[in-house]
Amino acid sequence: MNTSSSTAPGQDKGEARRQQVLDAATGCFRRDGFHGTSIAKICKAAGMSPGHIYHYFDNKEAIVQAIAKREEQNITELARKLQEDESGGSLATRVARQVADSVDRCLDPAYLELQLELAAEAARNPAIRRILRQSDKVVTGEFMALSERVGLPDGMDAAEVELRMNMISAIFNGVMVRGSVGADIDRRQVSRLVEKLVRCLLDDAD
Amino acid sequence: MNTSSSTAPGQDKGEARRQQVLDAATGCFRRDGFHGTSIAKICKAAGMSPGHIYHYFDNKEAIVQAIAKREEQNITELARKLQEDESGGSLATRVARQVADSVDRCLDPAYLELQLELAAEAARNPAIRRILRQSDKVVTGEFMALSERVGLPDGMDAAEVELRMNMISAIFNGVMVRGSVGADIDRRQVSRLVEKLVRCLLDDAD
Amino acid sequence: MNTSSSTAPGQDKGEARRQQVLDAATGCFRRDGFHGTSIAKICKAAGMSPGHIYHYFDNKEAIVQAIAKREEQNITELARKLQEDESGGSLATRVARQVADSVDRCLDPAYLELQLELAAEAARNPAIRRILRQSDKVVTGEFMALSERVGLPDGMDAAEVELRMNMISAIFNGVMVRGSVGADIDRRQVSRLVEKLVRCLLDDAD
Amino acid sequence: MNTSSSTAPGQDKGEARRQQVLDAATGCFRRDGFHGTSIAKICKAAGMSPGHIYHYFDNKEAIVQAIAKREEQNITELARKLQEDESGGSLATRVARQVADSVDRCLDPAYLELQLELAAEAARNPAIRRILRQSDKVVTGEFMALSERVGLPDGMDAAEVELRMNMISAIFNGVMVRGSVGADIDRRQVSRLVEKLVRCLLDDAD
DNA sequence: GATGAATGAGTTTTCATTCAT
DNA sequence: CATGAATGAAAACTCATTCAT
Repeated sequence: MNTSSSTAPGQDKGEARRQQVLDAATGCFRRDGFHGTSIAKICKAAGMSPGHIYHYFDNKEAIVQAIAKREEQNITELARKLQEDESGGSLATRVARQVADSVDRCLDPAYLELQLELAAEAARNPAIRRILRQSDKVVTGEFMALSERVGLPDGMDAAEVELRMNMISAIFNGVMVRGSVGADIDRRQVSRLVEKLVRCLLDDAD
Repeated sequence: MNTSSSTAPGQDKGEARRQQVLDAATGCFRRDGFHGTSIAKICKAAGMSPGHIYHYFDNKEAIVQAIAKREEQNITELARKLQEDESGGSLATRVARQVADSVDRCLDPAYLELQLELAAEAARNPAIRRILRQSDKVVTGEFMALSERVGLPDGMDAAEVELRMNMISAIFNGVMVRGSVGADIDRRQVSRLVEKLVRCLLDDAD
Repeated sequence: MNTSSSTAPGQDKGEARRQQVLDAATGCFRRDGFHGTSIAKICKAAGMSPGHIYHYFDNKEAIVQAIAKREEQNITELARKLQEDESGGSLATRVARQVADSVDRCLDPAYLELQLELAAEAARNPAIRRILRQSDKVVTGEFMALSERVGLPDGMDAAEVELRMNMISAIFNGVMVRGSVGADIDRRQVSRLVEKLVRCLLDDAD
Repeated sequence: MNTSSSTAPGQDKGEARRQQVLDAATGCFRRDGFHGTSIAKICKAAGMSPGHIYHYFDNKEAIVQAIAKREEQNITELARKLQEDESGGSLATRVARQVADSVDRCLDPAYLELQLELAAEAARNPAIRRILRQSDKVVTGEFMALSERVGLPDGMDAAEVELRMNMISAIFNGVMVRGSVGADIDRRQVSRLVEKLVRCLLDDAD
């Protein structure tokens, strides 16, 4: 993973430490939320002293922001998977192929708890909102690049495709919320309906 | 001093005080989240001493729960509006008729901020989760009652309709999340697409 | 006890209320100590509102003092029992006859908990100390009156008898402390030894 | 780094801090009792911030318990003094030799105030009761060891000696209580009588 | 006499953050 | 780089007491 250990030995170790903190904090935030997680808990989870953590992060907020940024990469990775999918087909077909996996992810507590925490935080914390919006833009960009590569659906212009892509994002977000509130959710049934909606949005121009 | 005391002299005043606390707390929670809101803030907002607030609520959690319960009434009201709609039409038509209003509501910061806070809390607070699920059940019940009254869509049984209703709920939830993160959202366009999805789910059995 | 109920109707009711508070408070103090007992608890136990309790007592301290005073009567009653004992015998014999009962009382949690609480409070609260000393004086007075009536033990003057009486009190107090700390205490064995000590103190002048 | 750290570098300082808190708290408890002493008072007395005190003790109760445990060492020291007394003599003689010192100690306000507070607390706080009982067991053990070494008094078995030892403890406890309540106590006279009682208990088998 | 709503200072405890080592 | 002792403001909650009714 780290080929340049000889060139920048200290920086790499520092980065590793940062990630160590972020990993620990992510786990804590998941379990207890941002406000339910004290620096002390993160210290224990990361096996690091508070003083040392403050060497890498200005304050708790900075840790939250770093985690929000890291999630971005997570999401763009998904977009890239879509790009790299070589099985071919129309835009609708390609997106539909990812639905089951994405639904699974949206219903995974470990994912959903952090995402909801972030969304709620974004609703009132401008810094977090800005970060999440940036992620959003990146993802939308990837999607639009894909749609241009495989061809816009019949009868839609780029703006319309973007709107519909956003609606698809919304649907996944909605599945996530239901995952937190809903009791017994049948993943297969949800995937089936989401797939249907994706086709409806991307195959049917009117 | 009090002409309407005939019904319930002291109890009414007590209930009014409770609502006063709940109103104040709702505002605070919206702005700062549950965990960012101290009892002291609520006191100031409600113009009431901490001791007095604790006279009406056992603890902070009880305030959160009371607010979650109050939201239920908010939501079931919507379901009832659907039931009372006398303009007729199929299930899809009736639901579609409410879409614009519902989208508006989902994008209203005052609504969305609290709902996201509740959803995030539900992800790790079982008591809140239980309350939200209860609301959910009530709403689903209303919807199913309506669908039986106006007739199930062709080719679907009650279970399938329930699944699709839940998906519609998810879509609204998703719109809400986008509302918190997304920058510039065109309500009209969103409504148009949601309406399309509603018709797709309730008119098209396959 | 109260023959003039017709002359002072309100005062009697007031006195009854006072006793009602004192009874309730005694129970609470026993269970939770003075400082672990809130006025609210006493209110609930007495079935009376805080405002009303403050009508009868200036403050919490006044309740504690009233209870301390009431205990005095409890103790002097014992002294009187000793006075009224018509079975005859020397001072030692008469006192020894009460030992078993007194030991039982000292080991009764309901008695001991309150007494220890009072003793601890007396150690730092001068008002309580004064009250307890007053009780002490009364009891000592009764004892001395008795000893003069039945005759001082051979070879002792009044001062010496008083010293020894105080030592007997100390022994009972000590049994009480052991009752609070000690695990398994055999009342019969304790009574036997206390009786022996009483005889040693009152029969043996050297 | 630290030349005097040869034995235990940071641990010693930590232990010193703990003792500093315990010393400060002991003073406060003596003056105001456990429940009349706030953490804030202890902070001021110890010259330490609340956060720091909680670094060493989980909560206020833990401080009380630590003090109760520390008293044990105080008491067992006395028992050991008895063991180490090389002046010889029977059990009664040896114990009698310590009476004056012990009475002095029991009448020392600094000692008595804390002991009574502990006894009162033990009456309703099981954790404290357990600690005090443990101290008791240790002391009894020392006494019994001594009595076996110097020989059981004529006509008594070990069980009887133990009972009488407990009674002697009770007498000292009783002196302590009188010390808190009683006004003018003549230490010399008290010692004389206690000595007489000790001889009565340990020299006279019947 | 009697209630209980109302207060606000006080309680224990937590926590983000700093700093000497 | 790394520690963890130390801080002090703020959190949730309690409670003796008052007062309008």
